[in-house]
Amino acid sequence: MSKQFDEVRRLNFSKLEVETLKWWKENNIFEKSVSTREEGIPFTFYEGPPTANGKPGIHHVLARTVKDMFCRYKTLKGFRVDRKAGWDTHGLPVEIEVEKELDLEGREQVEEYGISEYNEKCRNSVLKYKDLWDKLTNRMAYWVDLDDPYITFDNDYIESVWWAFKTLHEKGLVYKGYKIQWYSPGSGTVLSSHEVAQGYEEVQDPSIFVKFKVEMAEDVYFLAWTTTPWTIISNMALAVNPNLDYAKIELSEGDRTEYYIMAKECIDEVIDHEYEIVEEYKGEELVGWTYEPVFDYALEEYDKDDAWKVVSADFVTTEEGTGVVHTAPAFGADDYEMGQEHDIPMFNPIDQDGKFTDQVPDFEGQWFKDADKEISRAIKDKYLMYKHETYLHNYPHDWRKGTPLMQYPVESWFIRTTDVKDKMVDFNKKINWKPPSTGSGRFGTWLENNVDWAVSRQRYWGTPIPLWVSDENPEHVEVVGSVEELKKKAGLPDDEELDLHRPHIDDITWEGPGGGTMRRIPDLMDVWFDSGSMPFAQWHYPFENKDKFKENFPADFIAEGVDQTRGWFYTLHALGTMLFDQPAYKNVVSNGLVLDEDGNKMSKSKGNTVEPFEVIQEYGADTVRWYMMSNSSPWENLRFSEDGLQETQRKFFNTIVNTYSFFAMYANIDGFAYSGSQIPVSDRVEMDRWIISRLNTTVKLVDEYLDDYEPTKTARTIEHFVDELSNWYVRRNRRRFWKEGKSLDKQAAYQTLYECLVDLAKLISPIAPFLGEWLYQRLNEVTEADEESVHISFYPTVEETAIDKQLEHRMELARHISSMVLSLRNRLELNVRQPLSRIILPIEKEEDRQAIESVKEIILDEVNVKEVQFVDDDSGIVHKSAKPNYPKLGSKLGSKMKPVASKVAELTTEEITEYEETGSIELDLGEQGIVQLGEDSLEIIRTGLEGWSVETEKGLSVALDTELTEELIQEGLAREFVNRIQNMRKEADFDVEDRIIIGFEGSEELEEAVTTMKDYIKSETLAEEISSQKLEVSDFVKSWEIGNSESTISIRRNPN
RNA sequence: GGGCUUGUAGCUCAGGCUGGUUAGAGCGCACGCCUGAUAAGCGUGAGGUCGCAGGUUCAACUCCUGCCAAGCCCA
Repeated sequence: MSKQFDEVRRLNFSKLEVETLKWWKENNIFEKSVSTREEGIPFTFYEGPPTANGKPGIHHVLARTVKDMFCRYKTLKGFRVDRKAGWDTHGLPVEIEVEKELDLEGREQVEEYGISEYNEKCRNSVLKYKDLWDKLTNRMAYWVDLDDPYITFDNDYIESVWWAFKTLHEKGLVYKGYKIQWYSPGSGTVLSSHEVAQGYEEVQDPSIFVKFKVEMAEDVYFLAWTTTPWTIISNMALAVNPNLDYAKIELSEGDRTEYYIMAKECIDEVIDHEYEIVEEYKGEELVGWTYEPVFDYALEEYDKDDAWKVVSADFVTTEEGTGVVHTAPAFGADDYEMGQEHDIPMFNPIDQDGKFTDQVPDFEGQWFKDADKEISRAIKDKYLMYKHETYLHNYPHDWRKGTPLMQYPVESWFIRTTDVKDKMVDFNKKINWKPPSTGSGRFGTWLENNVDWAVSRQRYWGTPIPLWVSDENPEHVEVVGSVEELKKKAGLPDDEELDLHRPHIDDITWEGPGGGTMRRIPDLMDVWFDSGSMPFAQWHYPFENKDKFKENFPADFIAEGVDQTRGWFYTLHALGTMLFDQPAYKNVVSNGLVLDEDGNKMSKSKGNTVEPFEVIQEYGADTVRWYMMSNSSPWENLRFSEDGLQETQRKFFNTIVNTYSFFAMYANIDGFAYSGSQIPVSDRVEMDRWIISRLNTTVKLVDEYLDDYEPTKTARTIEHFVDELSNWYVRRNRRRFWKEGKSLDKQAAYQTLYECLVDLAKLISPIAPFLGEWLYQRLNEVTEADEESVHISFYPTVEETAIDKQLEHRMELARHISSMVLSLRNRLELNVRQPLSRIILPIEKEEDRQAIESVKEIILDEVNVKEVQFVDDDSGIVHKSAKPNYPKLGSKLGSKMKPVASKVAELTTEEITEYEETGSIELDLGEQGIVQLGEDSLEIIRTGLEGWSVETEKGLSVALDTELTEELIQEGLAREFVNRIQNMRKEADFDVEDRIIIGFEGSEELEEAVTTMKDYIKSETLAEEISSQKLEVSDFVKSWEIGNSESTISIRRNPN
């Protein structure tokens, strides 16, 4: 006897998964899935490194499912998919955690604590939850090589990053400049945007309108607005929008007359006095005008010619202020940029503590914010204040100290990405973005508006910038590109072990060329530089693995959250472009957020987070994975709901399991093990050919969708197939499986279902690796026809010849007609056990008739009707109605479309028949004349049938003959009888194969029916004998109502 | 404030690029059916001013403009 298929009722998915994990591990399936593809073409995937100092959340399951499924798919397609895990270990978030832990506030305290110890804490903290992450990775079946991950704090990694930095420097892309940042003079530190965002408070600030006297003109002023009077001291320019309308207005008070220039639109809002417009300008006409500085402190440092002129800026609007914008390059990011653009210097008389320096003797020592009042007074005293109000707005403050922040110029190192902007834009067009809008929109616009990359950070835990400067001659800079180079420069022994982090690296110095000492600048690299370097740094390129890198650059595929657009996606792209003159990846999937059931963002404070381990434990990882992929595209936000998980499990997973168990049960009875030769598909029945066609269509579609990185279309296409397989193919074919004997037809049925199930296992395996494996194993362990695991098997090949679109269409027709008949039965309260004589279809076209003819048996069986009858139009019972062919007629008829439509709706059956015969018809529209319609103008629908119950849908009508003959009634009764017996067999717990003997007492009518239908009943119920009296010895007796009378049935199991 | 995305049935989502006249599916709900897949399965029905307001057009869920709401990134 051959091996038996494992018969299961219900699966405990979670338990199954844990067992599968064990089996994978024991048999090295992951390793084999790569090693068996040794000769295959590499498919390169880059893992965006997570930071392991926070716990993994449910959104990571989403992101990793996307990553995993495409890697598994490509493996099935024969590619070799190496996947190295990675850890992002540097950066501010790590430091913030450690500061919290150590209860440190600000730089001073950190330095007091000691950078060495502090960084040691960071190093230990950063992989705090690594075990938990590894556990999740493993449990959810995300296959990456966890044994050999890249870690950004490793010396090797850092060395590669240094190499990159040096290369950029050699290409002339590195320079020093200023970056205007939110700075807290209260704690003496630059704040990250995250910290800034935490400190917004509503405050009342001064709002002043200052007059800037135009040079070489009497009593003419530009009027500008600011809420930070202290920055007026550093005013170096005024900005106007070249496209706006400006006006010079005249104001008189007493004997004094003044002229103000401002945007026309702002005048009424700002000016409280009577005025008169005396001249108008376009903004561009004002550009280049010069004016007198309000304060002359800056003149100590700069010539009058260097600044104090009107410049043009597109961002100037008339929504606030005057349309003339006060510009202080030292204290605003826009201002600084404008200064750069127009070569206007900045004047920064404020020290790191937020106090005025001796560059401004009158306010020296004053806290910048406190100086607002006195500076305003000084402006007033100069008669340069038009008006002074207050203004309520949100202004950022130090989130710890509560002191106001200021925009402050910080010395920074930049990478001139603007030099390669065009190339980056160009390369971006070669990348396949999912969704495309993120690539063209969010990422594309970001590239178009590219500014140089400020890579330096004034922090402690990160990759030190390998840049040494001479303390004698700051112009002399040396960039170090490797450890070896560093040792050589500093005269260190070759075998000395170095820690490349601060503070150790800062101790390494050497003598500069013209005397002086070369010291490292204290700055660290932006952590994004770290992660963007992973394509080469993960291989310690170029110091090792040159081939490995070349083979794996660029990536075929990456996937991360959409929030990485300006993060990882960008730095990979920028570094790829600058270092290797190539885009760093070819396909990128950006996934959205995981929200809670109500569409709110998940956050710890709201308490609406979903614990990934819990849901996986409860529903199984596959369920979570499948649900996430099928519910909505990963780039949409996902509303995570447990109901959705349940539905996925019930609707999809259980259906698959059920279909398999159905197969297993009968295959075991018949000893089917696919040992015989394959029956050619063309020799199988219509139903088999149909599902095989559907299978191949599905395989083809899924292949296309996966190739196009469309997880949701993939999942839904498979779901649709599973529904068809279970709810149509299996349901309609059950009889073929339990029929006695071992006919060829039965073999064909087994083979067909087996083939569908094996391919299905492969199709689902990228998304549901466990269930795919389970199904595959259950089948393959009996037939032993394929590889050891589904994950090292190969994706099904499409048999184009097996795809028969006509057949698929016919079957759809069959399902459609069946559905209409069932709807009729439902309405007429004629249950399906009662056979009816015929359905009537008003179909004229011969090819349509033939199509239905070929699926006739399926329809008749499904709806329990004896015959299909087609009726001709001339039968006199067919009603027709017509609908205009809108797309064709609309463009021709234009405004006559509407009256034509209503005329067409009124056409009689006769008129339509005439049109069908002649191919043309005239419609009288009255005043609008007569319209002639030619062929293809109307769509004809055969609707009603005189005297019958009719159902019409999608242009198809069906009538049902409800007349009952004696024969039909008897057959109905027999069916009722069979139904009762089957229920009793089950209730008595008989085995499916048990033979029985039936005895019954009932009405004469029933007796007659049973006698007539004896053979039918016997074969349906596996009865050896039926007698119209109670059995003397029986296993089970029960009374029923059959038809309208009472009947008592007894059954007994026959020992043979 | 800017860029981008989203808004269709009670819920989760298709459709929309290329406008065409009963706007689809699943879940849930109601009713019914089936029963040798049975702690499954099938059918039918109710349920929608396609976010709002204009515009283009013979015709708009679809195209255009504006607005509202939610979200992400940035300022």
